Amino acid sequence: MSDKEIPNIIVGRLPLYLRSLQRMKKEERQITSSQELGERIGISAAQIRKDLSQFGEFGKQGTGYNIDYLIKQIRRILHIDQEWDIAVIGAGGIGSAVARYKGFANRGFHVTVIFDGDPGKIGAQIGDFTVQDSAYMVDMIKKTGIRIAMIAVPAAKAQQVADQLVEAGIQAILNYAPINLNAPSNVRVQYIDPSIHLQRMTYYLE
Amino acid sequence: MSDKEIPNIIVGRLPLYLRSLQRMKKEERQITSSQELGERIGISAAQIRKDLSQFGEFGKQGTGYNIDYLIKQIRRILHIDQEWDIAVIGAGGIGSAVARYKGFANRGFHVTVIFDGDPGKIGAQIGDFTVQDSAYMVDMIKKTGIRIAMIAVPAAKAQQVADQLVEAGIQAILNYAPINLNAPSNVRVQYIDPSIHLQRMTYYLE
DNA sequence: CGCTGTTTGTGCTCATTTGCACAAATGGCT
DNA sequence: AGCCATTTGTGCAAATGAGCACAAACAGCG
Repeated sequence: MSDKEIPNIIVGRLPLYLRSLQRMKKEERQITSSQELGERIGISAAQIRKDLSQFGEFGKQGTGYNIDYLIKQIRRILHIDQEWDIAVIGAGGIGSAVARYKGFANRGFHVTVIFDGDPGKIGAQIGDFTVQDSAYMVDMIKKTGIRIAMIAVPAAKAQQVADQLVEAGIQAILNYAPINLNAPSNVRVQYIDPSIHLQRMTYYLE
Repeated sequence: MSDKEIPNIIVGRLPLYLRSLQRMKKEERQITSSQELGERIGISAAQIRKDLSQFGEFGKQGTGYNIDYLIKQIRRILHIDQEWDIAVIGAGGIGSAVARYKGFANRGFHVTVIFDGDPGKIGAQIGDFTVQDSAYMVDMIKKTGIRIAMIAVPAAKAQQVADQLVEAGIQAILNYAPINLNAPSNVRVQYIDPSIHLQRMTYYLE
């Protein structure tokens, strides 16, 4: 373990390890090995060991890894030993589904507010949320100190929303709109676009 | 351009190029360059040229790439010069949202059917679809010859559904359940799990 | 207490991926 | 027609990533 910067690709695998470990925990397992973990995820055991070794020595030779302990460590590394509030922008189909999604529980996230600019949607009830007017978005995000947002507006409006989010101090954006966003380098952006995944697979179908 | 197998990582970038090109087309652009495309996507121009050169020579020196032509070529390479039918499994929040999602139009895909096993959901109307009983899923997929499916069921049921889909002849699965799937190597699997993306970003937030 | 069967963490090697830099090609302009 | 400004496609070098293989550590057991 050195103090050199961790490659992005390794950071990207940690959440996968974590997800598998949490699954094992649900199965009442106590201990696992790099080999078992690797088989579940489809990654070589050596790579898992090497990835983890970037952050410390979490395993025990001859035994493997204590699942609870490793979960705790990875959560700490990824900074999800706390819960992060999330703002959802866009109360259409995707925004509504994301706001209602139960899958963020236990993974470190909690949707706290949803915005939309459409007068027909403002004030509507979506799950536990009342849709907020996006005219107040920047102010509300500044005031609440929320640092993570999800963009679920049409592609044509996504960049404009992103600019506002940056202005509001958002530091991480998960973008569901099928378009690349420009953002300053201190703001992280990730993309979810199902068509991209599908197209990647059809390449292999004749 | 040789006939060697194309690296996976390159195939994964083609859909991004395509998405950007289609965006440019919408902006009434006719011509672009590897440099411009690279700036939009955040990839070096050299890499784009090298990626494309794996499949042929699509550009013109001194000019760049004809957008329409390049779109057509990439669509052909990715086999989305046709439209693919998709089956959605799971009529909960995610499944409903995906089934109603308008974003597949012009990207090569078309949801044609949605299944669920819950008697309370079977027969319900979701957008243009009536929820089908998943007891008939395998037969219906076999009969219709659908080759792509999206899994939008709870994690606990995802593997079981995946096994059925494989049995039904499905060759590509986009899995929204937050769990790794086991599938034969001739079946492609891709994953969408927003928590994974979020966790990857929180690493960089202190 | 020593032996056996595991499993980790890691140095080293091999493979893959990215980027540089330039010749060749092209269009526009004078 | 000749020159200049661009831009592609690619050989080669550099950087990055993955995997092998093994010493060291440990648990269980007779």
